[in-house]
Amino acid sequence: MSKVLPRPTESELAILRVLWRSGPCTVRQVVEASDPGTGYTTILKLLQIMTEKGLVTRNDEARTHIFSPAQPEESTQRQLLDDLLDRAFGGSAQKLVLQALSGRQPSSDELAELRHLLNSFESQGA
Amino acid sequence: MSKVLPRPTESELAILRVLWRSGPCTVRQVVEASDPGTGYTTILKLLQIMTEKGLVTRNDEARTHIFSPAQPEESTQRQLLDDLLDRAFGGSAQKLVLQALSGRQPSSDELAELRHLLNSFESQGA
DNA sequence: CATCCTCTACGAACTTTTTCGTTGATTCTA
DNA sequence: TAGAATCAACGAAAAAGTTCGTAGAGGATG
Repeated sequence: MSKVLPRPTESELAILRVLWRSGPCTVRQVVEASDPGTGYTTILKLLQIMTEKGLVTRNDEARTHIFSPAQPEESTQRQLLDDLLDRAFGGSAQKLVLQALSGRQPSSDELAELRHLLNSFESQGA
Repeated sequence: MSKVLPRPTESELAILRVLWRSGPCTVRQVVEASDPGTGYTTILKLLQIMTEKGLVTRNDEARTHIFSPAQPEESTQRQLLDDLLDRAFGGSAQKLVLQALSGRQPSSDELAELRHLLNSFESQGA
C-alpha cells in the first residue's frame, strides 16, 4: 500500500517537473535545469523537505545524492486535478472539462483522441 | 478595462465559493456558510484582504457591509485552470482533459454535451 | 600533505497566509 | 437611556512556505 503523499507546494512542483523531465538528478542538475537565479542551497533544502514528505526518494550511496520523483507525473497531475476539482469546480469534472476546452482549438488529432475516449465511455456505460 | 486579479489563496477561494453560491453576503452569512469552527474575525479579515486585492467588492453604505465576488465563478475557474495547466501539465490542455475524464464515467447527458462541443470545434476548424 | 572545491546539513531570516484577541463605534433592547 | 449585542478595524501571533548563509565533511589537485 502506497501512502498518500501531501500535495506539493508551488516550488516543490517546479522541482518535480524537472525530475519528471530529466529523470533522476543530483542537486546541481536540478539547479541547472531550474529557473536561473535560484540558489543551490535553496533547492537542496527543498529536496530535503521533499524527501521527508516522501515526494522524492534519495539515493545517498554516493556522496553526491541522487533524487527521483516518488510518483509518476500522471499521479500527481491527477491529484492536483482532483484537488482543483473539489476546491474550485464543486466536484464537477464536466464543468472543468468544458472550461478547459472552451476557447481553445484542439488539433484534429486531439479531437480524434477525444472522440475515441467518448466512444469508449459510450460502449461501457450501458 | 478590468485589471488582472491575483490568484485567490486557498482560504480566499473557499470564501469566494460561498459568495458564488449564495450571492452577496454579510460577514456573518459567510461565517455561517463556511466550515464550522472558523472564527468570525478570521473571515472578516480575509474579506478585508480580499477587498484590498480586488477579489471582492464591498458595499458599506449600511453598517453591516455586504460583500460580492468581483468576478464570475467561471473567470476564476478559468484562471485557476490555466494556472494548473502551466504548472503541472506543461500547457497541454489535451493531457489535462484526458486526465480529468479518464477513470470517470460521464452521464449520457454529459457525453452528449461533450460531443456537441467537439462537433462545434470540428465545424470551426477547417 | 596543504589547499581548494563540492557536497550535505542545519538553522535562521524572511515572506506569505491564516487565525484571532482587543478595541471602539453603532445599533438594539429592556 | 443604560447595558448588551453586533459590527468593522487593527495589529499581532501563529503557521506555512521560501531563501540563503555558514559550517563541516569528503574528495580532488598541486
